[in-house]
Amino acid sequence: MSPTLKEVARLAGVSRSTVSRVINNHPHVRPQTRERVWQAIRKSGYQPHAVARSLVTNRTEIIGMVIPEAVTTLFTDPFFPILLRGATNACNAHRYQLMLSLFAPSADQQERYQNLLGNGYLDGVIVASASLDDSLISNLLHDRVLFVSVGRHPNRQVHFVDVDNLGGARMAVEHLIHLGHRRIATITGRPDMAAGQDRLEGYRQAMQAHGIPVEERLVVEGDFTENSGMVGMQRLLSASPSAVFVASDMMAIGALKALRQAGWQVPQDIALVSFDDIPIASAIEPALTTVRQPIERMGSIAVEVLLSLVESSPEEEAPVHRIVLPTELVVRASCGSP
Amino acid sequence: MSPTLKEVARLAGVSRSTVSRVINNHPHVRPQTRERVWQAIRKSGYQPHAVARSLVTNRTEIIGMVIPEAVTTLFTDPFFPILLRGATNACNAHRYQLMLSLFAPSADQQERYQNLLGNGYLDGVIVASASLDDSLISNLLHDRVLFVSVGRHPNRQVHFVDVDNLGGARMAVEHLIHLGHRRIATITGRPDMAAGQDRLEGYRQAMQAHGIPVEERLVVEGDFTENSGMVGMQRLLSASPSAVFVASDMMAIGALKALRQAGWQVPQDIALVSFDDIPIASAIEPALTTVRQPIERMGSIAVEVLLSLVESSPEEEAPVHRIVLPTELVVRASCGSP
DNA sequence: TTGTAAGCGTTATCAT
DNA sequence: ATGATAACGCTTACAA
Repeated sequence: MSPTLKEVARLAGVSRSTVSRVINNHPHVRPQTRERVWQAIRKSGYQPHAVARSLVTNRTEIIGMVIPEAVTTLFTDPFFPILLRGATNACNAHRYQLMLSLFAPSADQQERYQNLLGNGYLDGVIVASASLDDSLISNLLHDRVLFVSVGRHPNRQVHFVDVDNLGGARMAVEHLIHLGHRRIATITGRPDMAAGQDRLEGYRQAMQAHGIPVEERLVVEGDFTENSGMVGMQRLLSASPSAVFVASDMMAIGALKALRQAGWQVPQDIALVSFDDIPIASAIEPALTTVRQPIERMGSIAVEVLLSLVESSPEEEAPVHRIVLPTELVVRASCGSP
Repeated sequence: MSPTLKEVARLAGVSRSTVSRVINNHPHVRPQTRERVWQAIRKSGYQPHAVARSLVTNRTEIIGMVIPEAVTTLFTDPFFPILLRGATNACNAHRYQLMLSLFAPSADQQERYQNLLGNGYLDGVIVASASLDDSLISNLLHDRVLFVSVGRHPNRQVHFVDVDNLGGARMAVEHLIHLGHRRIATITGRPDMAAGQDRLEGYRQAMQAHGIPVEERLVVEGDFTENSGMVGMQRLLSASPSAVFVASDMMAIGALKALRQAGWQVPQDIALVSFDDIPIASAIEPALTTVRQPIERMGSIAVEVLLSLVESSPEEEAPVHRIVLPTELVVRASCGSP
């Protein structure tokens, strides 16, 4: 077995407390002793046992990333990988570890929830893209678990990091309007998610701001997946819009497929603008005009906020963080800009 | 604070040991007592404290997924997300947790390695797509950490799960040969990774088996990224191959971009076959003919193997697992099959 | 400045 | 079948 404090103490000819002090950089240790202890540590290859330490400090330096499993299909969407990268980077910088949990709103959800959150292994949790009516958030609030949501949440006690979905969508649609389009359709995201709602609202606001009435058959519902984009576009064809705001790049890829099958050219016959700017958006033909959101930053900021909560004193009622990052329109070929 | 064993014991009028026995389903507890204890547990909302338990059992029921950071760019490639999904699903099924670590071969690598593996938080580790000359694997072996590699490793002590990269590549190239091609080029994967080497070897074997000499300027090196596919294709143009075996779908997407820019039509002017069958492969134009590998299964099998190691008795020298899953050619438009 | 000892919440051994 | 009690490896008063 690996050496313990006791071993090191023996080697250095001091007590365990002194070794502990050295390791935790406490003051009040004579430099000489400190040095002897370090030598013993190096010599023995001692490593503090994190589990034992956690038992007394009540901190594990592990945070969880919870992804509602309903959303698991979206793993084909680079959103999560990129978010994850941002989060792990921030964790690394703070020497925290990241535990990943896919969560199903299923039979054993309750048990897994208890198991994960109640067992004392996590100092806090990042909740990614929960459905707005997911009970997860209210459970976390009720159980006083420290957490940060990626994506806004209406409850005023919830700390969150989000991007300006509404503004981004409005910007995208206004771009189409400025290009002269008026029959502008939209394929929405999941209506139970904040991003889905906000992007739709951005569409409506842009239309309204320019006095263009929204024809309801120009609004079809998607769920962020490629397939829903294809199906949505097929349903839209008969309404013959001249442009479409698609609420995600993956759905835009599906929409392109439907358009090709129908023999429509993009952007000649119909203009497309979407949302996300995932890496593939610039690689396909035609390259997508899309709203770029800083996914990786959202991941790292979520972690930073969470750690600030974790490391603040227990009940010093910190202000609620509600952070909204800006988005940016990236103009490429699919919208037919000159 | 949440209730402890002591509380429950008091409530049920028994000792802590008895409560512990009930929780861990030990026999030799009178049904009557057992029932009383359960009532006390439910009443108090008691949850075992995993950290305390781990301290004595020496098991955390957490495993790590280590991804060498060099490979982090590949996060834009759906390979890792899908692998991750397979792994987390298997973990869920066994009530284990998954800890994610991106690992840089950088200045602090040594420290982070120590920190992660030495601190007693992990029962075992999955190593994903390590470079063959990464010191990580030898470190793990040296430190007797239980681990399973995703992707083969030459060391005979290493447990691994891989797919039949060689056979898949050979199949792909033979398909091109059967279509009548002889000037077949290849854009390789990273030569320091098993998948890169094996797919190249499969290409060579197929060519040789059909008596077609390999012209070395028809072999250009890539690194699995879309950009390297684009650059590789550009370099290949002057050699005017009639077909290309591209070692990954993401690179094929880059290659398509280069071909479009050069005004070549796929598959009319040049045929393309690639590897992976990531979701986007079927969504783009032209749909990619590609070798499908069971990524998600690889992830879950890796976990299953690891857990079997974790749960086997300490030194019962288990046989080394070297699992190779089959691949399958998915014929679509890009190869020009009739 | 350093050591002693209590405790963190479990499991496991040994009595009873 | 149940209860004391000693670990597990660490941190942290408190004493010296």
